[in-house]
Amino acid sequence: MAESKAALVEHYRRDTIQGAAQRVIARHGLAGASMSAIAEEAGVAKGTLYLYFKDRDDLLDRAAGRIFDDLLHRLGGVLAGKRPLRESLRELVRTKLGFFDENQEFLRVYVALRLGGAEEARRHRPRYARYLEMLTEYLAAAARRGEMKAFDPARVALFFAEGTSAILQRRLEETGRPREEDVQWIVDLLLNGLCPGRRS
Amino acid sequence: MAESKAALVEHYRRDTIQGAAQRVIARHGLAGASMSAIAEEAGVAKGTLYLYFKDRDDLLDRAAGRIFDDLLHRLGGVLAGKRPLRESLRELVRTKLGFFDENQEFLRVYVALRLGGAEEARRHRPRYARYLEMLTEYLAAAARRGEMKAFDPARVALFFAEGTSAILQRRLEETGRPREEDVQWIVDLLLNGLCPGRRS
Amino acid sequence: MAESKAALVEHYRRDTIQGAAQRVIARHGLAGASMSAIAEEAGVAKGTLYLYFKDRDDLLDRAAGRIFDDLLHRLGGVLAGKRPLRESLRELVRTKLGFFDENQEFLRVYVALRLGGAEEARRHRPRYARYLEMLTEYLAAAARRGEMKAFDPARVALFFAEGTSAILQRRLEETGRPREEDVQWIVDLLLNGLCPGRRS
Amino acid sequence: MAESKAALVEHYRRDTIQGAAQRVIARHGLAGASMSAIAEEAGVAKGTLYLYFKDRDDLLDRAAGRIFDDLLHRLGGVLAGKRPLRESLRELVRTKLGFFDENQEFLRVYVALRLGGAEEARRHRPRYARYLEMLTEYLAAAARRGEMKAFDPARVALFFAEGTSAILQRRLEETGRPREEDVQWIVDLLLNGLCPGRRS
DNA sequence: TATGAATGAGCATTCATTCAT
DNA sequence: TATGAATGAATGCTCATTCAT
Repeated sequence: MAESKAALVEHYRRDTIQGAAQRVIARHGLAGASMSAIAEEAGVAKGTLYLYFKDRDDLLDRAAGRIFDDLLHRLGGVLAGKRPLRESLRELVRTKLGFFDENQEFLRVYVALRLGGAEEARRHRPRYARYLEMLTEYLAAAARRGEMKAFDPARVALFFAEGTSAILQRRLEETGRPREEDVQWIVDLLLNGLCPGRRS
Repeated sequence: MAESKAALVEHYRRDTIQGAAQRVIARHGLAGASMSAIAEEAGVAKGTLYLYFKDRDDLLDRAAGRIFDDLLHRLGGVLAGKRPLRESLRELVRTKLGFFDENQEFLRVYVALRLGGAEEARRHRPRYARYLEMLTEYLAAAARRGEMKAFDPARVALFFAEGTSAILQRRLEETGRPREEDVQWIVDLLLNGLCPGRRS
Repeated sequence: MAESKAALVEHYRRDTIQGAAQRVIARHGLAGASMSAIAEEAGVAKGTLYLYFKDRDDLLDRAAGRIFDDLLHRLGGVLAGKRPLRESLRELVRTKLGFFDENQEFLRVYVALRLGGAEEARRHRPRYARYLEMLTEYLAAAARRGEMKAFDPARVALFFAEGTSAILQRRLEETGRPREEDVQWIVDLLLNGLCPGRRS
Repeated sequence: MAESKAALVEHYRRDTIQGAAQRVIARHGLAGASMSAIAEEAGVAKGTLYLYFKDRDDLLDRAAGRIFDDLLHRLGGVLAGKRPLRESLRELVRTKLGFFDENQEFLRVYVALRLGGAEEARRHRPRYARYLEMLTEYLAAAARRGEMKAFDPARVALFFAEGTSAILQRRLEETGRPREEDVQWIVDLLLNGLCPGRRS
């Protein structure tokens, strides 16, 4: 149990530092997140960072990854629901928008990542890819159920994910925009398209 | 005409350097594009860069800007055609995909820019914003003509632009994917949505 | 007292670096004093300089300022003595000459400053001006007491200060010249002039 | 005679460039006088400078030297007059002050030199030394004639020269100060000292 | 002879990383 | 375990100098 206590402390420290890193990334972007700033934000010495993380890349990677993991977990839950396409999509968009509306700071991290330097972006591709895979699989199933046309589900997933993220990011610059409004038109657009004369 | 020759050389040099800058940006991202690396890539001395560009910002801006300007010009031409929505969208996607299929290196720069560090991204936002404005205006007109539902055209423009860019980027990793195929489903998705039972 | 130890080390480091800076200034002049050279002279890395001084200006200012401040303090003490003109002048010259005889390295810095680049010189003018003001004020008082002719005291102060500094500088190139000898003739020249037939 | 013509052109060019250098030195100080600026001021290309001068040091040296040579020549003329001490000193100060009052730009060069970086200053010492030697010799003669007390003439010369130059420099910052006024008090101070009750 | 584009060593400054305490 | 002073490689930029024209 002494082990366990030490592990707990270790875990707590890592958490503290990752949180600090996220806030610094949110404020200054990935490239601008210096180890000094993170250490100060975490209230520890610069050297301490290297006790818990191999180097700057490692720390930033893990800090950035947490956000993806969390989001992924929630979205995975939605997709696992196996509900009809319209419901699932609606819930998916609602969850994604809600996730960031709840915590704008997280959105800034997410955006910093989406927009992060080419190098960093590449490193997080796997995580993002997993999300796309889940979405793709769901869409494929929907297509098999006849709820969706025979589009390439991987491509639709990508188109949808990026389009939604763009809206997400736009919402960051506005304030007070009702979330449900965006949920509605995105789903409507996706399901019925721009052409008039189709029921939502 | 002696003037003209000097001007030609000057233009050629600027081009060489901007090209080198684009390649470095493509490889290392905007933030990682150092003057040393660009000079080496261009096969000139560091100091030479400053004969043709005021400073790093200037060089990167112009190198990055070229791609936007060119693309913008082409897309602007399509939108100015005032053709029906379906035709315009099809041509728009076709032009955008074609633009980058023709020159994959440019796509890499474009992606590096879309994903560029927060700071740099901000600088190019105006250029991107202009594109979105043009697209927004076109969609608004289409809505007035009754060709499009009463979605917020600015939001649809953003969703469409980013969704398409994502596909663009994906195409970079594949090879030999027929362009027209992507053009078709994107337009179909956009106009008619995912739900089956609608004519394309 | 743990505090005190850190402060002591800090103070020692600053001192070491300022000393190194003074030696480099003495050798290469203000304009020629590069941070690299100072770091090497101080036996620390370049980066270390920036732990103790904001930037080059800050370091050079403080290194240069020390010498003025010290000298000023001593000369101020002499002038505050309010003794008769002859005594004060004698003590003034004696102090000034003594100050530099004691520490020739300081003299070299002082000279480098007097001869410093236009820009740098300007920065230290205020300090030098304060010294001249003190001297001017003293001479004005002497004039009011009838101990001095109605010369413009500011001009006499300047003439005297620069003339003396020139002698100072000359002494640097000689060795073993008795200080008192220079003190005597300078004061005699100043009080009674070159013309013979006047008592010293 | 073809030779002579070439030599004339050569001489003219050197002159043009030296003049330009003097003006740039006057404006930006010795350290701030860049080859680019001098070339532009002279209306020639940078490369041309190197046809007439070995390097930057050479050009700056010679440009700076001219001013000394000119002044020296004039002061030498005064001292060669072999007039009584009072007259000679008066004329000396008058000439020196006049020389610079006539051409303030020259004064700025002179000051830039007096205050020039340690390295540059050292290089002009010989020229300055020659002036001091002339003055010293004159004072020694005056002493032998009984017109001056037995001060070390070299030291008096130095003290006098630097004191006067300081006044010179101060005059640069004022305007409209009558020259003769400064001539009078300097000579009076030098000959009769500060103590009251002595005839001027 | 004259040019000025090109060079690259040098500068001040920053910051990820190390290590003696 | 935690510290933070110290490091030095790397950055953007300047400018004296060279050399093909």
